[in-house]
Amino acid sequence: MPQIRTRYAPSPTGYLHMGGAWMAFFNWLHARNHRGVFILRVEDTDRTRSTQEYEDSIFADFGWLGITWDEGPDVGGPLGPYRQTERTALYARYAQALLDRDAAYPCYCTPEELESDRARASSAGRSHRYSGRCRDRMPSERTALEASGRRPSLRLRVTGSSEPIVVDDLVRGRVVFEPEHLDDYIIARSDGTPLYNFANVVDDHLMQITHIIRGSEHLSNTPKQLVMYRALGWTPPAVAHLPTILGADRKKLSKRHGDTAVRDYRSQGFLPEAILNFFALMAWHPEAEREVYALGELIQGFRLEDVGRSSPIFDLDKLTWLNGVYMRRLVENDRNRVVEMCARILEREGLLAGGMTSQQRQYLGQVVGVVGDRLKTAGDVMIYGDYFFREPVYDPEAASRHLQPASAPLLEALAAGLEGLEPFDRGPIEAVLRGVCADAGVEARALVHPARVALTGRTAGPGLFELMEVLGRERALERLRRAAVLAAGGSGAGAG
RNA sequence: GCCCCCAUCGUCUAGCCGGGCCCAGGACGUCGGCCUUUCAAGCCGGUAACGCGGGUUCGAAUCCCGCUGGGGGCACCA
Repeated sequence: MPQIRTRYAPSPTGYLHMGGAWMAFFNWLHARNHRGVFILRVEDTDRTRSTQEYEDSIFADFGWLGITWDEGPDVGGPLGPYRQTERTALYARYAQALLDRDAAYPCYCTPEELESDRARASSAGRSHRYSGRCRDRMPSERTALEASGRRPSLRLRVTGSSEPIVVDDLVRGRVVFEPEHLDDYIIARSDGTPLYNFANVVDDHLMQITHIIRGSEHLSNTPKQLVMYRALGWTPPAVAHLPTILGADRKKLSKRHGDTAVRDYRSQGFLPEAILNFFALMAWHPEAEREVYALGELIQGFRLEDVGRSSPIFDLDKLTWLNGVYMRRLVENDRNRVVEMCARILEREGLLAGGMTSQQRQYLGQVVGVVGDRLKTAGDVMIYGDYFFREPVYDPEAASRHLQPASAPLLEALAAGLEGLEPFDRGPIEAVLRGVCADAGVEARALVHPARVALTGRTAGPGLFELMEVLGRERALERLRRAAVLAAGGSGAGAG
């Protein structure tokens, strides 16, 4: 069996989004599973929408995800170039070959004429297919039209056959298309640049792609492309059309669905390994009763024919949960990585200057030590740990409930008890607090809750004693005393 | 309008090919409980689905047909 070669071919017309990354991932898995080659090809023939910035960002996002390619515009390879705008001579050669064997012909219709054809067909309730106006022009007509200044586009001769076109799809099975629903489609613009259905076929063949794995939105392109392979005398690769990932509104996932760009997930503090694991759960599911897989297991277990046919809806809740699973592991096994991720979030929020000192790094490490196991994403550090880096922002409800006059003396007493405490560690701190409560004849919770609000502004968070230890005596005392004043003043209203 | 695809809990899915082990399993979410200084985590428990109608069969989530619903495509975009 020849080496398996797959590809993902993005257009640099936007940031990499989750749907595209998912599709690329399955191509990548298939190649890796077979110890084959995964190729990244840039389809930038639409020069009005393609930019270098987007191309760079796509590479960067794949790099972050850990989806690596063996051949591509940046790493090169034996069958390049891998950027379509650098392959124009190739397309020209095969366009000429098609012309030479009369499998393609020049079309002099203008976009305006075609548009009005379509409009007419549509208003008459008919399906619009190309009229075939230029299909059988005499050479003399062509010369005349060119003389009048018209630059022709190129159409592939598709109509004429009555044979059904059969697509044997690896995930969908056999799909049959009747030729009367196809028409002669344009393969090159009048400026000579190739269109998707042409460039794609040429590239896939020349790059020796063995498996085309793409979204089901391309299924209807497949018969057209098969006609092209036949016209060129080429053997088409195997094809597999995967379902399309849908947004919550059940429409194809796209930029309209808010955060769909891979880089948005990155900046929110998601982990690439969690995202990849999550990807494997959409339209696939390696084992029936298991959710968490190491990447190597996914590679080893991937089988194209096990991929589902119906379109999954992107479930952010589940991704978030899975990310939390990975985050908790990381807190145990690779805390520095969590520290780095949180640092980036805090920098962005202006709570931490870039280029941490080793002291800051150590402090952040302690913070992660106490809040880490409740971070589902690194972004959650703003929910559970912002007060380590700024004065607490009192939640009005929390303040009015817990900073009442009755708690003022308790907070005062706690502060006093903590004043000369050595060492300022969670154990001794707890002892002091319990002592204060015992002296006052109240339950610990009567002071724990007010103290938490005083120190963090919130009712939820890490254990009070470890939190204080990390926060340090100075700030703890200061916050406790300020809150005591606030509490004594009444309802706690106006706190903040 | 035409062509094509799809159809199991709210969501991701297992089961379907090779009918019985499925009055349908797991996970997320959600609800309740335990634990607990709060929240999270963890543990225990609950909720919730084979779209509808016909067949075939002793027996259908699984096979066949129709319907309905959803999605995609029908560019000198990819």
